[in-house]
Amino acid sequence: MNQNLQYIQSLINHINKDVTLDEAGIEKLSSILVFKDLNKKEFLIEPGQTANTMNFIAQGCMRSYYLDENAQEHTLQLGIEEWWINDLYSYLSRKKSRMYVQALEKTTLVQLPRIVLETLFIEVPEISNFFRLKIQSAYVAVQERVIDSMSDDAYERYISFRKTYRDIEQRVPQYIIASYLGVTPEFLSYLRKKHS
Amino acid sequence: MNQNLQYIQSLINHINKDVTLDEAGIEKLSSILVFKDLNKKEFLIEPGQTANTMNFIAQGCMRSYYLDENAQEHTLQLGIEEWWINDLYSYLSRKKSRMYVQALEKTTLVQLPRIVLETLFIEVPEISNFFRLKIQSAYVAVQERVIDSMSDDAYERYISFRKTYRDIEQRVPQYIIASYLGVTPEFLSYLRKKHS
DNA sequence: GAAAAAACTTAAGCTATCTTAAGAAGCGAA
DNA sequence: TTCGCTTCTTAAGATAGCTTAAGTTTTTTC
Repeated sequence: MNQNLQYIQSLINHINKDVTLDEAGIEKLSSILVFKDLNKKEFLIEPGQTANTMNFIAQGCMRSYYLDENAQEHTLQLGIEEWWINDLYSYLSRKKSRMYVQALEKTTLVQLPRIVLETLFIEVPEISNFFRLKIQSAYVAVQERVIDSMSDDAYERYISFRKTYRDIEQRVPQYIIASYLGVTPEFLSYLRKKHS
Repeated sequence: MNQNLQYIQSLINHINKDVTLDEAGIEKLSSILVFKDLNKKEFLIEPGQTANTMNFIAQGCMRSYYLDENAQEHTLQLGIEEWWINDLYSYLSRKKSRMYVQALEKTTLVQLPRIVLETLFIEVPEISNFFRLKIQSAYVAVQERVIDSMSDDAYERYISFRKTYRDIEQRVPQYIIASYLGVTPEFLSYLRKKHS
């Protein structure tokens, strides 16, 4: 039983939720995929590197975060199976990343290298459409976060985090959730107790 | 002297900073432009409407904002001459906007309606590239804002606002700047005094 | 399965920011 | 030029969220 074939199938199903790939498209897509395994705590990207793949999580759990001037961690993105993870800024602008992209569990990624992906966009426009939609929803998600950070207090943000990341909450340490919400771990602990 | 010709020229110069338009491209672009005048405080978009143009500010000053559950205003974007203003979420997703997009001064916009713009993308790929770059930098700007809101206190955000919006700061009331920074007008006033 | 490391909780004291309220200043329209 | 409306300031009291520090629980490693 080839595990990788299952991962490819999972990627194709995922893409087919938004666009319709024909057999030829599936064939071409499959031919460019790269598999990458990461151990727990291993980094996919570190500051100074440039993101040059799109990364689909086939198995495992990842996050992206950065360190501020006081060496505080701030988590920007979390993902598990069938989510995408990247420093989209670095990937799109081709500039060096300021982020860490890290595995929180033993993880397998299905990667699409930018150079071949861009050729594929011409041959299989559905795939181009798919990624346009993805980038659009990345924009929407990050704008949503700006809005929430201005309208909601920490507890409200925690509740809406639990809605958005229902399946992820159980799999990541609480101090990472705190660093996503923009509060200290102590304060998140306090909030959970207060409202329980 | 045709004022509108000047505005078209300004748009073309602006686009030419990022891509190279040939004569035919300029011609085609010019043919789809629509001019729109707004009085001070007039709305371009209100909640429930759908954004279906890209809007280049030829003259004047605009902002986008939304109201939270407590009817507090939160400013998301500000712009003056040669900036773009929109609810990009609504424009891209074609869903109803939750935003107000409003003129802060008497303003003239040069508008590019989505339907003809998308046809133009096929005929003049440079224009498609230009807007891809714009959407990319919109993403980067919003992500920057998430990062700043987590790393910086209100005074640091105010300082970096003044850098980013140097020419805009003088033209908009302070309570709008406060609503952009995510603080009360009283607190911004206090910060300005304290550090002066 | 014990020891070490990582994550979580609790609590006290502190700081940033908000709320409310009132007055001052600036600006636009008649 | 004045009146009315909008914006800005000041200040006192309240609250959300932070810091530090210590102790507890859970997870990882050998």
